[in-house]
Amino acid sequence: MTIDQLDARLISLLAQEPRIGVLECSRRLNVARGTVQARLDRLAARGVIVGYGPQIDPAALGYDVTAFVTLQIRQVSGHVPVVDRLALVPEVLEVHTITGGGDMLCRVVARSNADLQRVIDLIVDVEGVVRTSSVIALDTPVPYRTLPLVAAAGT
Amino acid sequence: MTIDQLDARLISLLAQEPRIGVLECSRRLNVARGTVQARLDRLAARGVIVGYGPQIDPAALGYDVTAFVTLQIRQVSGHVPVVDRLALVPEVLEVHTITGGGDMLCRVVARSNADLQRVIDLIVDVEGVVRTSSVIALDTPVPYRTLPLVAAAGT
DNA sequence: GGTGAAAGGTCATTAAG
DNA sequence: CTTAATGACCTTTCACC
Repeated sequence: MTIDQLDARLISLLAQEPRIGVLECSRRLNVARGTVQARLDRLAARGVIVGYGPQIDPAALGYDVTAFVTLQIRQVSGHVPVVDRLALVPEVLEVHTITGGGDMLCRVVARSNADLQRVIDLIVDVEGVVRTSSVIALDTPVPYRTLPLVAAAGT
Repeated sequence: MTIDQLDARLISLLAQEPRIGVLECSRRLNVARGTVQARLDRLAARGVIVGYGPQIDPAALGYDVTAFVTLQIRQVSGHVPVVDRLALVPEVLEVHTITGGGDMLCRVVARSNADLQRVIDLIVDVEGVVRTSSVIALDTPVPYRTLPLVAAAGT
């Protein structure tokens, strides 16, 4: 149920230089090309590697403002219809159901603070949303990363 | 400072089928191969496309628990040394400085609820961290996504 | 291991802003 | 006039059988 060092090194290598192919990986890691292929297939089959899609920076698209919005929802209605409506808003990048005082936590982006108000209004207008509470991310000193985790898991 | 429809379609295409190459993209979009390459280079140069690295699912590595930890830090010490220490913890996937009652928001993962306690203890032990407040993500009905945003930006 | 197929680069031409 | 797109050619490299 875990990965070994070779898997971890393979993932790290691909993360640092995604453009290289299987053959180049095998050379860098001093293993046979078939081994690399088999490892990648196995990692993909186990769901460890979800995909290789292009990673987009919302800030480069003009969405400079990131905020975390905690929602309280009307319990009777259930959370599914709320999620469906939230998913229709492009600026909502992810939604979690959470423990604690709130019921859901959304990561949202916007083009400015004024634009954030518009996005939050969209969220508040969702049927079943009772209240929202937002915090704005001023800076992101540690951007999302998984490599250290991969390295730790491969130990 | 934005992208056009061709950029958006190109990104969407690559996101849906990352394994296809530049030539295949040009065929699907009915444009010349050089155009696709130029667009991709431009998107990468502008920072819109950060990379093509493998996307890792922490849950598949055994890290089933995700939590958001809000930190209050001792203001006199500044946040930089705190960030440096937090970055050393593999389970800390991202760190933001935020507005509101807290000072920082961290996304962390752990192997179990008991393991989460261990990770939180690591965070509390960081010099300058005064208090933490955690919420656990029970479910993630909308996983992190940027495609709708790209589509909206390309309009 | 061999082979067909792309990637990546450059170029001249053409179109459009 | 500047920027972008196109189709062509070439060489290296890889993926697949």
